[in-house]
Amino acid sequence: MAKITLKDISRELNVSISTVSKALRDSPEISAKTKAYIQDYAKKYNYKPNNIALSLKNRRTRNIGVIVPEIVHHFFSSVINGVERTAVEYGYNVIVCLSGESFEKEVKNIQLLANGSIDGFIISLAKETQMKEDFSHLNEVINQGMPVVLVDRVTDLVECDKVIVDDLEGAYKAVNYLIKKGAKKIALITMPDYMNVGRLRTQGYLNALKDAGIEIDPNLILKIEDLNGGYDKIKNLIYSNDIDAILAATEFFAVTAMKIAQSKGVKIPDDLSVIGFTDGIISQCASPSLTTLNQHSEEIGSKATRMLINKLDNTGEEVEYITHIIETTLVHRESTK
Amino acid sequence: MAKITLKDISRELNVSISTVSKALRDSPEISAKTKAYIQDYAKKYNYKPNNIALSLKNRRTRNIGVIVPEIVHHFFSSVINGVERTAVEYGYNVIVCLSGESFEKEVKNIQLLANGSIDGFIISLAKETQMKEDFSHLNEVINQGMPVVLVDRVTDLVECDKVIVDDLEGAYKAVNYLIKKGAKKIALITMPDYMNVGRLRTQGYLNALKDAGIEIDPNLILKIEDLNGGYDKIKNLIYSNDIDAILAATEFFAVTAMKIAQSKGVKIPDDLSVIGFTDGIISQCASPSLTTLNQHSEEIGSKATRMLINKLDNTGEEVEYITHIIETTLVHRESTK
DNA sequence: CATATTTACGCAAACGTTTTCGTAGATTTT
DNA sequence: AAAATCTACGAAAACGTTTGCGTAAATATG
Repeated sequence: MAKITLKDISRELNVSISTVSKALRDSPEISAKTKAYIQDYAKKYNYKPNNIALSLKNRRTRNIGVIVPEIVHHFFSSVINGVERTAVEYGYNVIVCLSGESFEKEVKNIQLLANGSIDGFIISLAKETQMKEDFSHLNEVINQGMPVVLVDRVTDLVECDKVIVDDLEGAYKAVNYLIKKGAKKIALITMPDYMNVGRLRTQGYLNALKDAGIEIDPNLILKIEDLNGGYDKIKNLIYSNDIDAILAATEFFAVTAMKIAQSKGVKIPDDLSVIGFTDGIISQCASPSLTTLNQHSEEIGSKATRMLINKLDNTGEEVEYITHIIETTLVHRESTK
Repeated sequence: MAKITLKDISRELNVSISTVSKALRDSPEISAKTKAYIQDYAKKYNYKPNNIALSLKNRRTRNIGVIVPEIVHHFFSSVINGVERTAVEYGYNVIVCLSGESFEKEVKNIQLLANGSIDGFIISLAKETQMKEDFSHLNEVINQGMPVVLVDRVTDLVECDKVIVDDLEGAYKAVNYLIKKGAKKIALITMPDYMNVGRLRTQGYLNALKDAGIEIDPNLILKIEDLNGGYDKIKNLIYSNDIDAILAATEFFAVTAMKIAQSKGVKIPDDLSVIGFTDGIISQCASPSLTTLNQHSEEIGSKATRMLINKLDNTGEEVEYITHIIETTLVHRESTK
């Protein structure tokens, strides 16, 4: 009933373990008759080699460790989706760990998985880690020779492969679009600067305004810590200023802003245009549906996986780290003119 | 630079491997002096035992295999969230595989992981598997002694622990509420009967109508295959019938229905009340926000994990399978009176 | 028919652990 | 001082594989 091993077969068939192993791997060392004999038996009892034993022997697990801050979040679950699909394509499994935005959990997860459980990492940094700017746990595993690919939430202080979204260009593109459609007072709802994605989106916003000769109003820039909150701050922004467009760094911020504006009687997109980052289900379900910057999150995961597996398959070569930049796409819906 | 092993330490310190192992596990067999000596060295070079070797030795991996149809989906990502949080609590890792609703992928994933990679499964069945009613792959691993917990998408044809939502009662409760608020023509947008969740929700709907003495109109019952589609069918339902309430089996169906109704000029909740299953972000972001049946998905994952680990820790005991039922909670928002 | 070659298999090491058992040498007991 | 007991360590097996090498027996060669 339980799983059968080479040893079981060898005992039952009165041959040596190595003969069984070779027969099952179709080695020319074994006679055709014996092979058939052993293979039949193995098939009958559904023999499958034990992955753990193979991992130990080969010193590779064919497991990829993925560490993300959250999973109940369109962007990250899409990234994982991309990772998983690509991983299975190459015969890898995916071990998912969540940091919950906590530095400590991120460190613990990495150290746990690094002890032989996986061959390489795909990581999106916790907020806390980005704030602390302590990346020693990452540099440690990299020094031990374990390949790491950072995605989206990255840092310059770790040298490794990276896949990032062109946040600056995306924000620039979005703001520029709003300006072209006649917006003059454009607000930005984003994340704190210590997060690279927040910083870059802010920069793109500023650049676009500057290039258009629009003066920057600091009151129109909102930096929110809690990615699922900020209701009061957004309400305050909308009620205290006479804005005609908003660029939001997440779809949640965008929808929150829309609902607040609507309850104030503002018509979207006539009186107010809204664009949000992340092209998720929220954007499609919102009323009006939300114009977004698609970050191609699944492709991010897929690309990161291919980069990681490339490193895993080509060990010993001179290491050269690549940062792959994924362009955003502006998806037009009802929240903009 | 690379990971250090017991053998490395033993060579460097001129003691045997077993002495090193014992010293690091603080065995009384080793003298205090030698222990300190070895422990210092191990700490200095950051020795950590290799998980794979431990797994092979102990014949347990401390990995849990999770197989779900999709991950970019509030319900399933929440379940995984619950699994992960509880798993780490007990020192387990989570290996996530996606079936993509495909029978073949589900079988492949299970067989792959079952060869030693994990200690037990948490599975939500693929649509295709439920349609085919072929569960031999599940019964096979269970027969091999591997604990399995089925969640949400379950079947009576497999004997194992299960965690399910009280879909029947939930649907009954929701419809009953709609009736109490004056609804007479209540539509149901659900999934095909071969899915246990679809079947049960339909049954709850029917029971509630029957108990209230309302005649059942088959035209008001819509069974949709594609969980992310059904636009045309829903549109047809809304335009061809004069309904005053809808119970939808997913929040996506609910929001789609709301948008179609709104574009027709119907006022929600005045002219039409809507309740959806799954209390996700979509429900909060919709306008009006959606009244839902919270399925406590994270708790489902957490409970399933505890049941699984309980089985893992108490092997050898007489097996007794439990089906744990999680009650839904009606969350009142703007889409109902 | 003696020698050389091939065939077909088994032995043993290795991957990195843990743990049981054996045993020199030190210490205690009578 | 001889015997008994500890102390502190090492050897080896085990988990389940793969694989290089050694080698009888079978076959081919001269």
